[in-house]
Amino acid sequence: MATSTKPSLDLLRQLSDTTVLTALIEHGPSTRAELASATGLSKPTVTESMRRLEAAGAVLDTGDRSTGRGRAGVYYDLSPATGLALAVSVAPEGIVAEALDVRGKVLARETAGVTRPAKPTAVARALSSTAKSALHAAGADRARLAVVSVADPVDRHTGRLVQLPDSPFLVGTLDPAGALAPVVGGSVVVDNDVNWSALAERSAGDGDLDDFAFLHLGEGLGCALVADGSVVRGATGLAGEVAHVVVPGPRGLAMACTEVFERLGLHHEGSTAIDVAEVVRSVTGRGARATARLHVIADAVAGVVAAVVAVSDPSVVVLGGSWGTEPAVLAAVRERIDSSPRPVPLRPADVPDAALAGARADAVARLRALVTQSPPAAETLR
Amino acid sequence: MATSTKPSLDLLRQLSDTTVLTALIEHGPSTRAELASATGLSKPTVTESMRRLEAAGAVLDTGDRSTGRGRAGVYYDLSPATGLALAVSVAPEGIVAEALDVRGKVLARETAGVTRPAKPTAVARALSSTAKSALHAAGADRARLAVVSVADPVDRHTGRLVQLPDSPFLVGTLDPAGALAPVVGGSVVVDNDVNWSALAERSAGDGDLDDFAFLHLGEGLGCALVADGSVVRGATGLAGEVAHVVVPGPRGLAMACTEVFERLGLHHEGSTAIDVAEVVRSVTGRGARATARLHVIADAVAGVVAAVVAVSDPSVVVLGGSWGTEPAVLAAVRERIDSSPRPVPLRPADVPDAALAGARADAVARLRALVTQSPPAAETLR
DNA sequence: CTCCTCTAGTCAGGACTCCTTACCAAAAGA
DNA sequence: TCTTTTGGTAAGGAGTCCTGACTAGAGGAG
Repeated sequence: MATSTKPSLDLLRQLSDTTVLTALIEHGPSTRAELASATGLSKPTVTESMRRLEAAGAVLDTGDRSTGRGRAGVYYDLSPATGLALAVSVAPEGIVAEALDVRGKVLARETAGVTRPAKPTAVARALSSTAKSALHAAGADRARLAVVSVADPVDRHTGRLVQLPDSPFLVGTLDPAGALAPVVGGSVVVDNDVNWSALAERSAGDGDLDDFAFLHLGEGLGCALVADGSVVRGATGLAGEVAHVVVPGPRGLAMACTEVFERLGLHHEGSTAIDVAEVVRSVTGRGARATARLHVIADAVAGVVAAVVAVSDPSVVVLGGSWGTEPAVLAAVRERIDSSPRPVPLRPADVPDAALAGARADAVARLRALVTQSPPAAETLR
Repeated sequence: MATSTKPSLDLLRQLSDTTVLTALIEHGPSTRAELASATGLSKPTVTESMRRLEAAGAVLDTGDRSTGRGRAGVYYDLSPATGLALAVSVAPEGIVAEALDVRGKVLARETAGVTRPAKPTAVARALSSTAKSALHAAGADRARLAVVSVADPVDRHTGRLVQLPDSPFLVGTLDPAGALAPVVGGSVVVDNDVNWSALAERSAGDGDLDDFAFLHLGEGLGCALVADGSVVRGATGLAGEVAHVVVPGPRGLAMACTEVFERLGLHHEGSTAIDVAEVVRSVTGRGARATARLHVIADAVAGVVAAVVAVSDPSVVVLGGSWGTEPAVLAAVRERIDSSPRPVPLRPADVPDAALAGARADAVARLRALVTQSPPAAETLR
């Protein structure tokens, strides 16, 4: 049973404050009268709450006195002490850091490249400095929290990267929380880019996307499962690491999915990273050999989809990643899935920069929760 | 964003009532003074709340005046209007219905057999009458809600059974909610026995069982996934229907798991139900042929485990079902899993009557929520 | 048997929160 | 300038919780 909050007048007052503050965040700069009608509270109650919030330093009089008809109201807005959140993406294409305010506005955005092979120390340095300049550009020293997307598996308890045999991108382990500690006052949330992408697809959807799977086909194979609206991360955070799922390979033999690509010679030299350019060439080619390859690849991908469907029963499987949205791949996989015992709709991903978008949404949501739930002045910037 | 509860004195009063009522449920018959110290509220506040609850018919003076030293207190307890919950299990072994009070006490228990093949109309009749007699034996006409465990896949939206090619138990579809409607006033929750079993294993565990899988090996193959403490049901409720997962079969060929059993001749005549007795004979036998069979079976089961591990990353896989707890099976599967790319701990299930236990726990939890959250008198028995 | 101790329950007063109603202040339009 | 419209404040009321003091009743010690 959850900790039953003991009823008291204190609790009631706190609830009023968070209600008013939430309305202010959603509504933008507002007068007391606007907040009263937005929250359903009475004007005197809102006035009392605003008095407390202003004393605590959470809100400010903007000085704005613009008006329609009638008396000009005093417009209040969040004070700068509300703080910022940081959303960061670490991928083979580079590092992107965004400074966000509590309304989700991107105040600043900085990027940096990474050289391959990516060494953890170099990445950590780049991560730290990119985040720092994004914050500076937004006029702040520190963020109150950060949400990080990385293109590798993440241990959900430590937040560090996990070194699997087929993690193609980073060599060695990286601790994003440690790298960001100097510029982040609060918590640092780290997760896999595929999981964030899935969440971005979910929010872009029609709202009925509560149970689905997102299959990422890029240099690596990854899958995110969304169950009842939230991402399934698993005991250690390795849910959806489907590279070793057993699929029907050439001549009907059972083999791990990666092995199929190995046998087709689609791996980069001496690595388990998939050669994306070569895959794209294969699946778009015309000759008999290209067609045969497409068949083998589609069998492998369909095998992964079938395993995911059997285990998690998604309403739809979204294909993303650098070659997951190739029409030829999609069509070939769909053909197999349609004639399987458990057909499932397939569709291509359609959110650009999905990983960062997902991380951004989560960062904003967390910052909001922090601002509205916690007593505003108790832990401002220091 | 969730619907923010508007703060008001009404809300505060309601919160007091549910706090007091929750304490009364957990603590058993109590005096006002005991409730005050249990909830942290003051004595006058508890008195006020009890006055409301008694007026609403939710609680009663028991008449008990037992005492230690000092003045004898008035002991209050829940009134009979609190109502009962029903937990029902529908399995090949028979139907079991239990009438439960809000504290989880089993007030009555009735059983009935089912004949094979199980026809939906006959099962529905037996279900209804068994539930009715359990309620009668507990002295009630109707239950406020029911939780049903069935040994077949369940559509999570309709609550009806789903007819899959390999549902071994029931023929045709069954609607437990319809069958129980005459004896249940409120909602009827229906789910797969494997899911309930998993929840039962979870509550029997050390409390750190938040992400694990339960693999049921019986006449059918089924799997339950628990992610972050709750069961993953999937879009339609078919998550964990792993009969068609592709596994390495004889001679390394990729095939669906059921097909392995088919080829070994372990299915009942003209059905896809596994012949459990024959499986047990196979895995406990001594000869070379028995050993070979054990190997093939273990490969298939290990293949399913590997797929589940890849997709959902459980902290442990619990093996249950009529032949899942066989030591020979466990040992052979464990040997394969230990040398796989993603080893995972395996252990046998150890909750007896797990499906019913899980349904029972959920029924009690739901009844509690109903009693404490909703205004007590608004929807009592009628 | 009487008095003392201990506990249950009630009463009175105070503090606080939210609400309704009324009133004042200020700005736009007639 | 007057009217209308809207923002903000003040006063009073209702309701909730709390503290502290008081009464009621039962068991035990002397």
